[in-house]
Amino acid sequence: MRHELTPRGAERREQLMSTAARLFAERGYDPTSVGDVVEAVGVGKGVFYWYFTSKEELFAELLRAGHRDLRRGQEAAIGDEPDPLRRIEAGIVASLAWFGEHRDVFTLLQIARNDERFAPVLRKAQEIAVADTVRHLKDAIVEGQIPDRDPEMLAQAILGVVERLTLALAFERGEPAARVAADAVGFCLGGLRR
Amino acid sequence: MRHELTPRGAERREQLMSTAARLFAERGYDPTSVGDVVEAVGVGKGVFYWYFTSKEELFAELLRAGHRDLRRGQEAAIGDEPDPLRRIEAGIVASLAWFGEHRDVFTLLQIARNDERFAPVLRKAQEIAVADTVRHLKDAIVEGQIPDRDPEMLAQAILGVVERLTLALAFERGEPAARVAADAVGFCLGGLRR
Amino acid sequence: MRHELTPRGAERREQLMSTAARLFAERGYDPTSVGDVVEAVGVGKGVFYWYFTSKEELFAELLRAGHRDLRRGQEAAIGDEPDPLRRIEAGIVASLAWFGEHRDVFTLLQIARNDERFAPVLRKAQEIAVADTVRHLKDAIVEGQIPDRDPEMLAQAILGVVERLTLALAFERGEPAARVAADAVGFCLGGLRR
Amino acid sequence: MRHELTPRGAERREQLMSTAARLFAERGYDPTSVGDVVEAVGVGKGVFYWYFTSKEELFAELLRAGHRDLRRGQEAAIGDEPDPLRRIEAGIVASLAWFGEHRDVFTLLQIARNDERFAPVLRKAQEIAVADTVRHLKDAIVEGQIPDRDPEMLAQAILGVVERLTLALAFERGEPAARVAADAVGFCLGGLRR
DNA sequence: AATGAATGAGGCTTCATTCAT
DNA sequence: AATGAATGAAGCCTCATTCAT
Repeated sequence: MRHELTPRGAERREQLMSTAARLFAERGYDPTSVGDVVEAVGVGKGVFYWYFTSKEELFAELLRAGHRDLRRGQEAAIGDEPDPLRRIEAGIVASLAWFGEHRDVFTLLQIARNDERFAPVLRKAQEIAVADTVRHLKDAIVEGQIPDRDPEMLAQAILGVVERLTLALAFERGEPAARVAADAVGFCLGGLRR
Repeated sequence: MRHELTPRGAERREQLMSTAARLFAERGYDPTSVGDVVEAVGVGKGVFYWYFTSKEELFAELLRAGHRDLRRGQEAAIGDEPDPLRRIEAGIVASLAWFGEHRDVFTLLQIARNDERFAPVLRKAQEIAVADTVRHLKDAIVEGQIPDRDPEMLAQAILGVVERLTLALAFERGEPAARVAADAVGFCLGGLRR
Repeated sequence: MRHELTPRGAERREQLMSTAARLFAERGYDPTSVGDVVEAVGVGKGVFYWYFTSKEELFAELLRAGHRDLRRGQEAAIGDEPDPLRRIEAGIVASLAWFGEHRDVFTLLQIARNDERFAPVLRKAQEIAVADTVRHLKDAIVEGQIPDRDPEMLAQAILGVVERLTLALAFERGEPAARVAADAVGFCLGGLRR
Repeated sequence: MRHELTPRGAERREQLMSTAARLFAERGYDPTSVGDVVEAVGVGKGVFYWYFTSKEELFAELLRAGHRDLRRGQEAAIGDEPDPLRRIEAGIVASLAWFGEHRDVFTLLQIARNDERFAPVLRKAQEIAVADTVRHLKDAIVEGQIPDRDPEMLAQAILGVVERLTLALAFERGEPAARVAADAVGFCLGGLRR
C-alpha cells in the first residue's frame, strides 16, 4: 500500500486483488499478465500501479493476506479447547472449511511453494503452520495421548494429508468439506496413535 | 523425437534434458528460458530445436519420463509380494528412495501440478499412482487387514504423507530417505488401520 | 500563467518553480517527472496543472525567467560605464556572481542547449548575450582598445571561458566567484588584446 | 560486447552505433527510443539487444569510443613537437578538425555532461583532457613562455574557448574548421601570455 | 484551488521460435 | 548437426495529462 485510500480506493484495491487471485489460480503466476488483470476488472493499465508496486508485490500480498485469514479461522475454531487432540481435530476441520471457501488462495499457496520468488513468503507461512501443529502434538505426547515421536514429522504428515484430501476430494471430486474433514481427521488420528 | 538419433545425438538429447530438468527445478518453468538451457549446455540455440519441438514439449517429456521411471522403481520394489499392506509399504519406501535420487523430477511434478498447461499430463500420472495404491488397498480390505473405508480417499492420504515428508524431511531437513520412509510407513499404516 | 493569482497562489507557483528547477538541475529534464515535483512540494498532482499548462511550458518558463534575471544583473553591473573593456569586465564579473547564486539555472541552461525542444528558447537567449557582448567589443575596436577581429568570434570565446570556468572552478572546485571572475577577466582581456 | 562477432555481426553493430549516434545527437538521449534506432536501421527490435545490453550501455559506449578516437587524433597531431605552446596549438587545431568530422560525438559529449547517468564516463574524459593540457602548460611556464598562473584554470579556459567556437562558428555558422582553429589559437595564446 | 484516481500511449526489455549459412 | 543472427509479439512499468469530486 502506498497511499492512504479513500473508501472508493479501498474498494478498487479489493477488486483488483480478488480478480488477480482468481486469474492467478486459474492460469498461474507468470501466464497471468497485468494486462489480463486490469482488463478483467475493466480499468486502465495504470490503475494497477496506483494500487500496487508491482505484479510480484501483489502476489506476495495475496499470499500474506490469505495465510493470515486462514490462521485466524483456525484459531477461532480451536478457541480454548483444553484437549490437544481435539485442538488438532478442530484445526483440521477449520482448515478444510476455510479452503472450501477460498479455493483460489489454496491454489495460490500451492503455486508459490515451487517458485523461488515467493519461497520466502511461503516458507514463513509453512513454518507457522507447522509450529502451531507441533505445539498441540507436544502437549498430546506429554499428556500420554499419543506415542512419543518426532512432532515435526507428525505435523508435516498431517499437513500433507489435509492438503492432499482438500485438493483431491474436496476440489476435484467435489465432496463436501465436512465429509472430507471427517476422513482426514480419522486418518490422521490413526496415524498419530499407532 | 523427430529424427533417428545417432549415439552422439542421443547423448546430446540426454544432456539437454538433464540440464533443463535442473534449471526448471531451480527456477520454475517460465522463468527458465530456452536460452538459459542451451547456454548452460554450451551449445547454440538451434540445437535445442533440433532435438525438441518446443520448450513445452520438452517439459512434458521430462514429466512423462520421470513418472515412467518412478513407477518402474515402485514395481520392482513390490515384485510379487503377496501381502497387500507389505506392497503398500514397499511402494512407499521405493518412492522415497527414488525421489531421493531424483529431486529435480520431484520438483518438476510439483511445478506441473499447478500449471494448467501441464495438468493433463500430470493428471494422468496421478491417476495411475492413485489407481496402483487403490488396488492394494482394496486387497487389504478384502483380506480384512484394514477397516473398509473409501480406498481412493486412503490412497490420496498416503500420497499426501509421502509427498510432504519427502519435501520437508528428506529435502529440506536432509534426513536419510530410509529414515523418512520408516516414519511415513508408520504414520500411514496407523491411519489405515484405525 | 492562466489565471489571476492570489498572493498565496503566486507563492505556490514560486514554490513549484524553484523545486522543479532544483530537480531538473539534479536529474535532467526527462528523468524528472511531474510526479517528482509535486511530491517534493507535497501537493497533489492537479495543482501542477492549475499553475502550468505542461511540464514543457514550466521548463521554458524557468529558462526565460532565469535568463531575464541574469541579464538584469549584468545591466545593473555595467551601469553607464563609458569604457567598453570595463563594461565587458563588469559583465563577466556580474555573470560569475549571478551564476554563483543560481547554480540551478546555470545547469538548466546547459541542459536546454542540447535539447531540440528548448533550443529555440535558448537560441534566443544566447543571441542576446552574444549581441550584448558584441556591442561592447565593437566599441572597443572603434576606440582602438583592441585589434580589429570578428567581434562575434570574440564574444563567443569570452562566453566560452566564462561558462567553463564557472562550471569547473566555481562549481566543481568550489572556488569563490570573485576569484574565478578575476581569472576569467585576465584570460579574456589577454585574448582580446593579443 | 557480449559475444564474439562474425564480420557480418561487427558490421551490424557499427551500423547500430552510428545510427544511434546520429539520432541521439539530433534528439537527445531520452527522446530517442530504442524503437527509433532499430526502425532507422530497418531491423527488428530484438537485434538491438543482441548487440547491446541496454540503451544506456550503448550510449556510454559511444562516449567512450568517441573520446578515445578524439584523443588519438590529438596525440597524432602533437607528435613529438618540443615547443609546449606549439603542442597546445596543435592540440587545438586537431580537436577542431576532429570535431568537424564527428559532429555527432561532439553533441553526445555535450549531452552527457549534464546527465547524471553519464557523468561518471564524462568526468573521466574531461579529466584526461584537462590533464593533457595542463602538462603542456606547466612546461610552458617552466620554460618561461607564459606567466605563472594556475594551469588548471588556464586549461579549462582553453577548453571552453575551443568548445564554444566549435559549436558557434564551425557548426552553427558553418565556417571551415581551419579558420575557426586559427581564431581559437589566437585568442588562447593571447589569454595565456598576458 | 486542490485531491485522489484514472487513462492509455509508449518505453525498455525478454524470449520462443525461425532461418541462412 | 550446429551456429549466429534475426524476428516480433508480448510483458512490465512509467508518466504526462485529465477528470470527478
